[in-house]
Amino acid sequence: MEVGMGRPLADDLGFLLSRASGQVVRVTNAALADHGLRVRQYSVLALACETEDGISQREVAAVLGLDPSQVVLLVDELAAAGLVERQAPEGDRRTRLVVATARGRGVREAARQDADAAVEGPLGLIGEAERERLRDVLTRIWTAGG
Amino acid sequence: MEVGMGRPLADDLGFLLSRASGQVVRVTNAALADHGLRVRQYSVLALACETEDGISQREVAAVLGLDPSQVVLLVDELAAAGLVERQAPEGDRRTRLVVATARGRGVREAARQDADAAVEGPLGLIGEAERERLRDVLTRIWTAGG
DNA sequence: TATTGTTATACTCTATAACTATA
DNA sequence: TATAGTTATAGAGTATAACAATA
Repeated sequence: MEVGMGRPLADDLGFLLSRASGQVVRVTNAALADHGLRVRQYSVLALACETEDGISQREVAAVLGLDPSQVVLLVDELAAAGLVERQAPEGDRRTRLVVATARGRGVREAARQDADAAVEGPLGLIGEAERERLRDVLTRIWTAGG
Repeated sequence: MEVGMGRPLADDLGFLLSRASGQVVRVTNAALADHGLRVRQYSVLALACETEDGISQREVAAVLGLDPSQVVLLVDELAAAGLVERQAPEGDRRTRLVVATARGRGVREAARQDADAAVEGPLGLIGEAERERLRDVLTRIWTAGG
């Protein structure tokens, strides 16, 4: 009975996922450098820009899949650059809302354009229908959790 | 003229890719810890196991998307654990072939089983046909390059 | 007691440059 | 001159634990 090699690494979804992710993050970081951002900071800024009144650091951590202690440092940097502000909400004084400044919103849009353009390197050959399926699958993977 | 928010971060393929990747890498690392491995070491070992005569460090770097200098350290660790050996090929004395030991091949198979089981947490809801499509898309993203 | 944010620390991963030995 | 491997270093990302303020 022949003993095969088993499924090769090139068919391992975990491997393919992390390799493609590394690729995309790499080109995105290069594009964001012109705006003084990296993907993690950019993601926090993007979330802050999606609401008028701000988003709590805890929510940011949950959406991005980061530890809350990491979010503190990311918000510190964005705040130092004048792209977001920490504000206190009405009811709960434990919470700090991350609110995008006008300048932050401008930077987010400019950065988005450059990031989108850069990512067309790796994603250029993928059609829109396929991208939509990819979004769906990746969202379900995230939702399923660990 | 209404100024919208633009496409939200949750629809950004780069973001979704890195978040799902982080998720899968996290659970895989946890599973590999029982075997004294992490994903990067495991990937190098897996490649070495796919050939009888070994694979050059340069090839490993190219396939995994790592810098050759990182591969040196990964191979150092695997060799110290007795899972691979560096061997000199016939013709070119610059090249070092990474060859899996018998023990390395055993560990690779045991680790594969635990890693595959662990990754069913995030991937459990994805059917086989969809996984195949996902493999195809992720491979094309990699091939397209930066 | 539980939750939000914060500080601190250690470890892993990534990026770069410079060097050697062979070709 | 070019290629494979190696060494070294700095910076970014990840994982934990402990703590203060508030609920």
